[in-house]
Amino acid sequence: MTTIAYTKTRFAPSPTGLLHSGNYRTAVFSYLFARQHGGQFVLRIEDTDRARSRKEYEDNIVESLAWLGLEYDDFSRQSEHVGAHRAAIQKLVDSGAAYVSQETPKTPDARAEVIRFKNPGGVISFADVVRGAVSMDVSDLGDFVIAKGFDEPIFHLAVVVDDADAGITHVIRGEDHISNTPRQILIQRALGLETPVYAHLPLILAADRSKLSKRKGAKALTEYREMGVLSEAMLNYLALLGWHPEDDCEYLSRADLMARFSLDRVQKSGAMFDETKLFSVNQHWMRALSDAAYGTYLGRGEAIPPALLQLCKDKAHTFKEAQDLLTKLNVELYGALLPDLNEGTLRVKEPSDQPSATRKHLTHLLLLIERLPDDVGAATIKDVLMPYADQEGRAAVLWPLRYALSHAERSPDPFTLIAILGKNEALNRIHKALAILKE
RNA sequence: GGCCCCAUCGUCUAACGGCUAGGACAGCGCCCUUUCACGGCGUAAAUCGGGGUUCGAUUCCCCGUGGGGUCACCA
Repeated sequence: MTTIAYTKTRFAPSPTGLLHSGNYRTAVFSYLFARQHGGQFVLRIEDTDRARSRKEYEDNIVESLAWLGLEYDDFSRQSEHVGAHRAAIQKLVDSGAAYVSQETPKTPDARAEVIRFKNPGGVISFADVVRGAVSMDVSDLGDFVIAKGFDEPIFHLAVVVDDADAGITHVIRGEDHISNTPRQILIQRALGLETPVYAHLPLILAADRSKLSKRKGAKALTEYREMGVLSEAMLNYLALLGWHPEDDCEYLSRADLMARFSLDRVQKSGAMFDETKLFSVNQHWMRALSDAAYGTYLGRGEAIPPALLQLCKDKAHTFKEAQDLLTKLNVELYGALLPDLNEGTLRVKEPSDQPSATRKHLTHLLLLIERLPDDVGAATIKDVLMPYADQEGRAAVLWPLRYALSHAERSPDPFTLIAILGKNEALNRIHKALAILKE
C-alpha cells in the first residue's frame, strides 16, 4: 500500500502594487518545495479587492515569475471563483456557522449588512513546518467578517475555499499571515474542509529590521532585472534569505537549489535584505557567463571587443554598471573631455638621473607597437611589450605609455588600452605625447 | 496595549548537548602591481541578560530584556 504523495503549493499575491523581493522569496520557496516533491505549483491572483487591484500589477507578477523561471501549472484569479465563494458563504449561513449581520456603517463605504462568522471560541493549534506547534486563543477575534455580501467574500473566506478547491496541500507564506491562520482553520472546519500543511516563512526585513515594504524603499523585483541583475543570481540570493544549505557553498544554480532546498532548514528569524550581497552574487553569475552571453546582456552584441568585455567582467556587479563603465570609458577615451597631456604627469615615474628616459621608452614602444599585427588582443600586446618594460623598469615604461594613451592618471592597463583604441590611434597618441616632451 | 513569533560577527548564516564557535558579503591590512580595479593572503568582528538541567550548554527548560508581526467591511 502506498499513499499517493501528492504535493501542491501556490503563490497567491494580490495585484495591488508592485511586489518586492520579499514577496517573491515566498514564491521561490513554494516553487522549489513543490517541484522537488514532483508536485505542482500554481499562481492565483488575489483580486477580491476590486477597488485596489490593477491589471498592470498582475502583468508585473506574471512577468517577474517568468523572469525568475518559476513556471506554474495553473493560473487563476480569485475573482473567477465567486461562484464557489458564494456557495461556501451560503453553506455557512445555512448551517448557522455564519450569519448576516445588520450594523451601522463606521466608514462611508462600509455596508449596512455584512456576513460574520460565528466564532465558537477556544484554542486553535496547528503544526507549522517552520515554527513547530503554534496555538492561539481565537475567542478575542470576535465574530469576524467573512464577506461584505454573498458575492463579495473577504480574504479569509476566499483563501480557504480556493486553496481547498485547488487541492493545495502546503500553504507556504510569510509570517505576517501566522495570526490569520487560526481563523482560516475555523472556516475550514465549519466548511468540513481539510487543513493544509502550513509553513510560515520568516519575514524579509528592511534596514531598520521592520518588514520590507515599498514604503521602506524596497525595489520592485523587476527593477533589479532592469538594473542588469541576472535571474539566476536573484534566485540564488532569494533562496539564501532564510535558508542555507548544509555546507558553506553559497553559489547555487537553479539545479543546485532544486536538489538541495528543504523546508527543514528554513530559518525562524527574519532576514535583512542586503543589496550589496545580492550584487556580489550577481557578479559571480555574470562572470560565469560566456563572452557571447555576456555581450548579449550588455545589449551590444558581438561589437564589443574582448578587452572591454574582460574589463566589465573584472569590475561590474550588474549589467547596468557594466554599461555605465563602457560609456564612461568611451567618453574618457574619445570624448571632448579628453584632457590635455601634462608633461609633468607624463614624466612622473621618470628616474631623476635619466632625464630623457621617457622619450627613449616611448620611442621604443612606438617601434614595438608598429610591428604588432592589427587587431591583436591585450594578452598578446602584453607579451610583446612586457619584456622591454621588465628590462627598463615597469613604472618608467608603462606609466608614460598608459598616460599617453588615456590622458588619465587612472585607467585600464596600457595593453587593454591599445586593444581598445586600435594600433593606429595608439601610435597617434604616443606621437602626441612625444611632441610635448621637452627633453 | 492584547495575542503570536523570534534572538550567533555590521549583514546572511554554520555548528547529533562535546574540537580554538566555521563560512560568505561588507570593513580593514598586506602582497601583486604602471594607475584604478581584479586576484591572492591575512585580520578584526558574534552566541542578549539571569537562573536552572547536565560531567559539559550556542544548542534543552524558565524568567527577564530586546526586536518583529498582527489585531479591517485589505490581502
